[in-house]
Amino acid sequence: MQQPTIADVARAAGVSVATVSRALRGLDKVHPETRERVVQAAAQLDYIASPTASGLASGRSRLIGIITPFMARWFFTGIMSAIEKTLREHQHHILLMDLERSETSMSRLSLTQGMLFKRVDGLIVINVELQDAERDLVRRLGLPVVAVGSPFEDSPCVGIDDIGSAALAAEHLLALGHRKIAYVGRDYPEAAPRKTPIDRLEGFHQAMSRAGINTPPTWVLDSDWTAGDSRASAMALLSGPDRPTAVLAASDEMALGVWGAARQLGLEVPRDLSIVGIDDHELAPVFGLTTVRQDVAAQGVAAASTLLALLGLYDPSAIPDQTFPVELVIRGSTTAPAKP
Amino acid sequence: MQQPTIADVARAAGVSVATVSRALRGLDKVHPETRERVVQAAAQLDYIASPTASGLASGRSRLIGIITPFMARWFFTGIMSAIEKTLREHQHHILLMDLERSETSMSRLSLTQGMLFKRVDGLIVINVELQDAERDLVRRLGLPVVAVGSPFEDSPCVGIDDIGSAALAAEHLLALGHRKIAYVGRDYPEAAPRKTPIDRLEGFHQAMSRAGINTPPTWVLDSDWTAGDSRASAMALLSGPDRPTAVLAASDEMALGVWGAARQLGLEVPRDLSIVGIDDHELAPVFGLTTVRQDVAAQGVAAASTLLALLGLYDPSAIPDQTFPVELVIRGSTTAPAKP
DNA sequence: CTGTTAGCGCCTTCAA
DNA sequence: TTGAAGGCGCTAACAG
Repeated sequence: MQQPTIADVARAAGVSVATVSRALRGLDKVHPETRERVVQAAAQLDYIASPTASGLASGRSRLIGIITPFMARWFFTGIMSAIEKTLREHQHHILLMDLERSETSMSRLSLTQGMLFKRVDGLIVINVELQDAERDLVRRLGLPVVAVGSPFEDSPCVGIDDIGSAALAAEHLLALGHRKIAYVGRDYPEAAPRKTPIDRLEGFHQAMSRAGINTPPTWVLDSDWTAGDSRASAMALLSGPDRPTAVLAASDEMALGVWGAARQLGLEVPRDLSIVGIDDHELAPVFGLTTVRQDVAAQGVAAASTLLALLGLYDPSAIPDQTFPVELVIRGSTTAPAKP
Repeated sequence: MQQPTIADVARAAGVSVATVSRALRGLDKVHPETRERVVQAAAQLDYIASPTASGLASGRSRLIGIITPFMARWFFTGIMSAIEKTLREHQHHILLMDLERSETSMSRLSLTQGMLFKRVDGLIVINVELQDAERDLVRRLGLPVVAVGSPFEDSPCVGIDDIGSAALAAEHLLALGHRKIAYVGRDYPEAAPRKTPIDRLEGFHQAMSRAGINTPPTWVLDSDWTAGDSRASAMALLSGPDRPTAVLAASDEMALGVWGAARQLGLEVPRDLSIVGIDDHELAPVFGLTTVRQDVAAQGVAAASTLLALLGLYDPSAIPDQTFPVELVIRGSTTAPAKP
C-alpha cells in the first residue's frame, strides 16, 4: 500500500493541506476543533510527513552533525548516547562523522561541504580543533555550532574545568605525601592540538609547582590516550632505576594502562605505586581506581539542549550550565607512599 | 552568498539541467566531453546537489539507520566506526537509533514509523531482536535489512560462531585441567532474548558435557553484560565456600568484572583463579586476559557492504563472508589449577 | 482562522 | 546523446 500524503489527510479531515500542515506541526492560528479533526485523521491514516519533502520546503533537515576525532572512546560513547536521546525527544536525529583515519592515528580526515551542505542544521563538535578550511566552511554554511571540550570560535562550549580536574587529582596525591609523581597523557607532538590534554597537563604542573616540586621532563609521558599506548610508556618509566611513587593519568583508560604495566612488572597497586585517573570510567569502580569524576551524560544533554536553543527550538532560559563540576572519588588505588 | 543550484551549473556548462544531473551522477549516455564540461563547471561553482531535493525526487535519502539496544559497549563502538567509514566511502550516512531506555535497563524503546519512514534507505540491526510490531513496520516500509549478531527474518546476518567461541574458551580451560568452571553472562530472565548470550552459554554447556562435567546451576551467573554487574555476581560466587578454579565470561568486559571481584577478595589471577573472556577488548592485552578474539571492524565492513549491495550500490560478488573466524589468544590470566 | 498557490531543487520519463 | 516538462510532498506567503 502507498503511504498517505498530506493531501489524503486533508481530504479525510475536510480541510486544506495548509491547515493539515499547521495543525500537525502545532502552530497556533488553528481552531482547536479543527486541529483535533486533523490529528484524528492523520492518526487513522498512519500519516507521517516525509522528512525529505518538508526538509526541501522548509530548508531544515532536522539532522545534527556530530564531529569527533574517533568514536571508540569512553567519553565519546557516553556523551553521544545522551545527545542522541535529547535530540530525539525533539524529533531530531544525529549524523555521525568520525574523522578518524585508520592508517595513521595522528592525522585525521577533513570535513567537507558534501558532508554538511543542506544535510545538517547544526553541529556538535566534540574534542576536535577545526582546521582553517573547515572553519570557513562552517561559517559560510551558517551552521550553528556547539563545542564540547575544545572551544570553537565564540560558539557555546560545554565541558569541565580540565585544569582544575588535573590539579585536584594531583593535590590528592600530594596530600597523601607523594613527592615523586609522574604524569601520563601529554599529546604526541605530531598530533593536532587539543585543549583537554593541554589543560590537564597544565593543571598537573600548577599543582606541583604550588607544592614546590619540580617534575623531571622524563616523568611527563606522551600518549595517544589509549590504554595500550600508555601501558607501553609506563613500562619504560616504571622499570627504570628511579621510579615515581605515584602516577597521575589524564584519563581512566590511561590509568588502567599504567596499572597493567605495574602489574606486569610485579608492582602492587597501591602498595608500590599509587595511581589516579580522571573520568570515572565504568571500570574504575571495578578495579577500585581513584579518579576525578565527571558527568558525561549531563554534558551531552547540555550540548544538545544548547544546540536546539540555537536553532530556536528550545527555551534558552532552560539551558543548563556549560561548565560542569567534577568530584574526587577516592578508591583503593591511592595510598600514602611507602616510607623509605 | 547563495549556494549554486543545478541550474547554475547547467548555465555555466551550456547544457540542460537534466544533463548536469546525469553527468554528475555518473550515468552513462552522456558524452565524455559533455560530462567533462559539466564536472568542471560544478567544481568551479563549488556545487553540491542538495540531499533533500534529490532525496525527494529520487526517493532515496542516502541514510542508513543503525539500530542498537545500547551504544556504550565495546562491540558496538567498534563495529559502528567501521560501518560509518565504509558507508561514507559510498556517500551514505548513518542515523543512529539507540533503543536504550535509561530508567529501566531491562525494557527498551520501540522503533517507530516516524524514525524510519522516508528517512532511511535501509537498516543495520545490531544485536537486537525486533518485536512483532517493529518487524511489520520494517516489512511494510520495504526496508532492506542487514542483521549483526542476532538474525532478522531471512535478511543477511553477519557475526561469529557464538557457540563455537564459547566452546573454544571452555576447552582451553578444560585442557589446562580445570574441572570446576563457572560461567558468567546468561541474560537476566526479564531481558529481551538475544541470540549471542544464548549461544555462548550453549557453547559452554556443550564443551562441558563433552568433557563429562556437570556444572551446578549456581555456577551459571546472570549478568547485564556490564563489568560492574558481573563483578557483583562474581563477588557472591567467589566468596562462597566452594569456589570454582576458573571462570569463563561471555565477554571481556564481564571477565574484567570478575577479575575485579577476585582482586577485591584477595584472590590472585591466575594463581587462585583462571579467567577467560571473549572479544579481545582493548584492555585485554593490558591486563593479560586470555580471550577469544573476534574481528569487529571486519564485521562492520561486511555489514555495511552487504547493505550497500542490497541497495544495488555494491558489487554483490565482492561481499565478504558473513561468518567470521575467531581465535584463542592465550595470555596470562589462565593457568593450570592449583593441585589440591 | 483557513484556503490558494507558488515554489523548494532535483530526478525521470518522454520526445527529439 | 540531449532537452523539456512534470512531478516528488511539503511549507510559506498571501488572500480572504
